[in-house]
Amino acid sequence: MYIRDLNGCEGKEVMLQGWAANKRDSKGLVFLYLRDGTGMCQCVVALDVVGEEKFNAAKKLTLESSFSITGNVVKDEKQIGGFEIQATDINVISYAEEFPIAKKEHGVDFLMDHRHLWLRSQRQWAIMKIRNRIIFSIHQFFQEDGFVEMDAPIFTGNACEGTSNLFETDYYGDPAYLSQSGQLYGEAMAMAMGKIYTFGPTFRAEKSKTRRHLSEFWMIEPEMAFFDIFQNMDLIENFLRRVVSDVLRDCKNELEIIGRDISVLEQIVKPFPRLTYDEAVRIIKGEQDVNGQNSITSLEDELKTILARIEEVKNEIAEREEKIKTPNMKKGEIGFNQAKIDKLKQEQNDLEEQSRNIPQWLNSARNFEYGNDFGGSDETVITRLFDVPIMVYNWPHEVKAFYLKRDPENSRFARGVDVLAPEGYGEIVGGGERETDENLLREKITEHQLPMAAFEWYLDLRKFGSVPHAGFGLGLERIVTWICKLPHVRESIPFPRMYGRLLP
RNA sequence: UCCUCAAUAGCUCAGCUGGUUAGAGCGAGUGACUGUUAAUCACUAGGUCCCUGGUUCGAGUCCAGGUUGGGGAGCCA
Repeated sequence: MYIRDLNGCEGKEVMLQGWAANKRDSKGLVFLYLRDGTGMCQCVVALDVVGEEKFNAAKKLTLESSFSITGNVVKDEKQIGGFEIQATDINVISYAEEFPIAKKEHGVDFLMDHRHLWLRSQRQWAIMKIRNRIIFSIHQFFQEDGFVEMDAPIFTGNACEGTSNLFETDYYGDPAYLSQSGQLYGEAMAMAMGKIYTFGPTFRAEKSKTRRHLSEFWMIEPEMAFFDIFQNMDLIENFLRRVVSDVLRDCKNELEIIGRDISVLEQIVKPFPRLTYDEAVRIIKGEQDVNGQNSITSLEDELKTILARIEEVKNEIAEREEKIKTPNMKKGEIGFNQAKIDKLKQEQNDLEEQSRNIPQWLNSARNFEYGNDFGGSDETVITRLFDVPIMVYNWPHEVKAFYLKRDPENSRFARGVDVLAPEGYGEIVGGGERETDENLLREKITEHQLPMAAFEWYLDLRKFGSVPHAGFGLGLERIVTWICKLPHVRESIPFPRMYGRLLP
């Protein structure tokens, strides 16, 4: 029996097993919060029902101890899940040692060191459930549309987009690299199957310490024969809409647990604006407004708001610190205020960090040089102005990957498209139409100083029935992070691998 | 690689311009309380103030170098 299935069992006796997520006791009564992976349920163990031996066993339960419990299901609207178990029997499976993660704020480093235990907390549980729903949605979307899932190799002999950022391993005495992208293999497979998608791990040795980067992440790369960039954009739009609507429909509870404002996600039914690179640059530089909003002035306003909020927070901290000092204050009230102060201090730190970053972003937006690729801050600056993802296409070909098709109407541009998630998130999808001209590809490979020999097989695809084709790649963790509005990608994957972290 | 912020109890943080014996809350332990949802009460046990060197009569506090971590740039999904 699982907590998820309690609905309809009112008045019946059931047996549940799980872990103690929380406990409170008083004389003759123990309240246990049971967590079983499907939900949470409060169980009440009463001395006069279960007898002294069982009662003492329940009373001794520590946080995260495992136990099974038998009892009657009682409806209680006040409880999470709406039910309560009134125990008739309890059996302890294993007493837990003192659980390191307490019911309070913790620092990031501490939580990451205890990731294997942190995953049990409600918020992490909700995120992982949403991640699972997104993964399922991705497969459903492509499978229902006739795509064939393909597994690209993880050991590769060639670098797809340059040799930096690769993890090198020893492959029977020769260097091999961990895959950075399955795309080139996807193109080969698309020529065999028509429409394919890869779903696998990707490795980038980027010494990045930002909220957007992982060294190991999961990437989905569809590739479609006979698609141009515009059909590609249509597909991306339908795809993202599908994923978001599935999550909205099936993960209401999880979204509520993490406090996601779903009204923003509900906007995703609207069409995604499609901007050319030229337009996007004008918006970033503040030369063109969006819905009456200007990138530069709105960011300046944001900075002012943040600075004002810092003052507010400081005042509240001072107020509460003063309050704690008043004589005869109840111990519990002191603790409550202390917890509030800790939280406010955390907020103050975050705000101060932002207030240091925003001037740099403003500077970089004002001085954006036409022809460059967008940086992380440029993406933030432009996507703050939108409430749906935007698609930026037709990039200067110099800044994009070698395999992107040159725009037939203007050879300065390549037919790449980046999808930038709203609310300041930035890039979640990168893709485009592929170059079909073998000679142009050879030129580009030389230009990028890539070893031609490693790409001969890829160039073969242009010799044997070459067709227009397009595709895109999306980072699973970035989608999860955006949909959940997480402050950092590290919470979007069970065991993040990033610069400086390999354990647990 | 660069910029920037930080490191004090198991955890989250105080510790002012250097000055006796290092502070709080949470958590833990013991006891009291029959309906709690991080707000009951009392008591108890917890410290190599990240490391190395320097300045000083005196360093948790100041300086230099290092280590580790946070955020950002570059690079990217």
